[in-house]
Amino acid sequence: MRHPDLPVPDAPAPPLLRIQEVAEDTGLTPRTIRYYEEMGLLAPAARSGGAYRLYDADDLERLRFIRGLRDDAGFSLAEIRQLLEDDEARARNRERFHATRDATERRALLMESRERADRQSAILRGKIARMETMLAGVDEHRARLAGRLADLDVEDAAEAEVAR
Amino acid sequence: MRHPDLPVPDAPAPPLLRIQEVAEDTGLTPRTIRYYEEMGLLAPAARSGGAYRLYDADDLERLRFIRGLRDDAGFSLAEIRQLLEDDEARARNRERFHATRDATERRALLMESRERADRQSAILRGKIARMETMLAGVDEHRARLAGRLADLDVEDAAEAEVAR
DNA sequence: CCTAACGTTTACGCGAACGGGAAGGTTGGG
DNA sequence: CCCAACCTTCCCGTTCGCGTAAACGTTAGG
Repeated sequence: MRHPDLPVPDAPAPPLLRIQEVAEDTGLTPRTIRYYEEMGLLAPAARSGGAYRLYDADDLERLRFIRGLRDDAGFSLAEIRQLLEDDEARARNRERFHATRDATERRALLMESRERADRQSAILRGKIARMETMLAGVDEHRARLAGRLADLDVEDAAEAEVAR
Repeated sequence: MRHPDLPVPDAPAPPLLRIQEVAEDTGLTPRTIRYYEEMGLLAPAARSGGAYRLYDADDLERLRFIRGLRDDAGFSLAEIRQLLEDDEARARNRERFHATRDATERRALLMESRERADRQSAILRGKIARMETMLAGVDEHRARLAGRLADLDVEDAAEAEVAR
């Protein structure tokens, strides 16, 4: 049986990074990170005495995910927010999860989270499928070119035959 | 042996469409189509007496391809132009292709075209690969959720055991 | 020939996604 | 305590990808 969440006596406080560090680690700019916060995509884990933004490892992961959705998948920030609002709901649910001992409610919350993850997965799969359709078109085009190249060889051979 | 490019006496002139028709067929707007022309993405097949833009079937295919690159792959118009400039070079080469009877040059032009198609294919494959990496991350997350759900069942069983 | 429907160019406008600078507060080493 | 480096908010500027309206030309039917 497990011993969940027993904090180790001197758990090394997870290092909190300032915005410039985060920018370099994620390949974004400080301006962009603040803009994403303004757009409701992420909130920094903490503030230093009400001033500097401080980010933890989860924030970095989240920012890298956002960047992937933006650069690789080509989603708009609005679409990304839709996808991430689900995650925020999950975070809120997590608090409720730890606040209750009712197993039935716990299971319900977890299953809700899994359904959200399912939806995210389905959206990505759909986009990948459409891209593969496009790729198939391009590859078909390649095949036609290869075919014409083959025809050309045949014609050459035939003409060589006639000339003989 | 084949009889290439002997024009049938009364080949039914391929119907040329005006911009509104094209817009409806492709799911774009006339404004967008003109904008794409302005950006150098495509030129209409013809003009009616120096006025109306007239499009042929190839233009429609090209526009649908552009739309796919934009919506499905999330490419910017600048990136799309890069991909299509290759196609335009292909079109120019095609004229040269029909202008020469030299088999060696013909083969060289065809192979050049195939290389361009190869590059397009590679770019799409690369983007798909990155998206699949993201998808794997999401699915792994789903798996963790499923695992916690299983743990929860185990804990429930254990507590039930203790209470007995 | 007239006209309604459709097209043309030109130009200004707009939301998204930041860039960049001004003016001032925070942090940390010497 | 001081100062350089970093951060804050506020705000204006820019590029992309079109939307929209004005003013004018083209086409096709009656």
